[in-house]
Amino acid sequence: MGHHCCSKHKVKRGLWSPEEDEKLFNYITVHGHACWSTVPREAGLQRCGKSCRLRWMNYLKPDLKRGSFSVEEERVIIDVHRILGNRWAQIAKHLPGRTDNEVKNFWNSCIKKKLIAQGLDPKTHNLMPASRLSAAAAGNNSDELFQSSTTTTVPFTISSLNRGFDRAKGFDKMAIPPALMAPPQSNVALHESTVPAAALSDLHCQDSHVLMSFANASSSSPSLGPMNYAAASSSSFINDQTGNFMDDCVWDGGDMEQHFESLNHIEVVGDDEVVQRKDEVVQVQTCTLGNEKQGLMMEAYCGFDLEMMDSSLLPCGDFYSGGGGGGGSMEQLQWHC
DNA sequence: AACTCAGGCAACCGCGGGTAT
DNA sequence: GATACCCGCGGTTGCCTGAGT
Repeated sequence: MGHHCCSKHKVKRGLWSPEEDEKLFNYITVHGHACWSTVPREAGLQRCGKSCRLRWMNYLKPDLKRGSFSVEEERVIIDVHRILGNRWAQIAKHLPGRTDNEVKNFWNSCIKKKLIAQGLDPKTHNLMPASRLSAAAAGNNSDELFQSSTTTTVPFTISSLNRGFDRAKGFDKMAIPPALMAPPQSNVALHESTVPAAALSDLHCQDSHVLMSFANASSSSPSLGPMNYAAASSSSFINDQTGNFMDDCVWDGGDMEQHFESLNHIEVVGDDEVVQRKDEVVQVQTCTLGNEKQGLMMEAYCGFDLEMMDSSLLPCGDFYSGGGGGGGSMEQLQWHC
């Protein structure tokens, strides 16, 4: 078949020869690539412009880093993928010298398997239910597995009327958006506080509106980092008067404002503070529930790429909902919070 | 040595968005 | 506004290579 852009010409396909590489490299080095469609003709190549562009971007470009991925790069990929999903080009931007194709291949051939081995769903980065784990272990089709897991999990839904909430316990099963569960060293984490890590393991909260799942991957997943998330005080998310989950959660925060303002049910007011923690300047975001500021805190670490967050939150909604059934945008996540 | 198989990688394909006409 | 073209992206395919038998 071939690209429509080159269907009119007789073009060569398949692997590039060293001679072709040299022609393309020399041409681009001298003339640049203002218009890829003219490059093959002017460079004397029997290729289509698309193919030339791909070859240049993925192989010939001088600043490309070759060789295997470092542990740090792997970590970045996992962290960013947790937030962006399969947006390889965006992920690659966080890895100088790496191409989207390279990142994608590395993910599919290596990281994905590692996550599965750790019992994590590579799509959601959440723990897979035991049933699916055993299916994975049995060698079932992993894609079906992921499909199944994403259609049954709604990881970021909080609503009111948590009739079963046990106030004495102080917390119950909260859904923390995976996008906000990134490891402290790179992205955003909830402030670790009074809730013991063990208590957060495999939490589930159900009420008439919502199933919230909270998977504690801290112990099993080095890639996710230790205790990536923690609930804040017991009153977080809970209306003091009723003990119910709040319908309208307000995120306070300066920089975060622009990144949440597109979400229908999130209102952002500015008021954040900057504190020093170890060597990092940490911006503390306080979540306000209803009219009162509650104890939920977020830390936007200094290295966090807010642009990335900006570009990712909405798609993440679709991503996490698996695209099936509910339409899956953040709007539907009832993050009335 | 020959064969099989799985993993890794490079390239292709189709689609969507942006821009020019 | 409609159409054509170009570019960039993500998904997929197919080839190559090395390990295992």
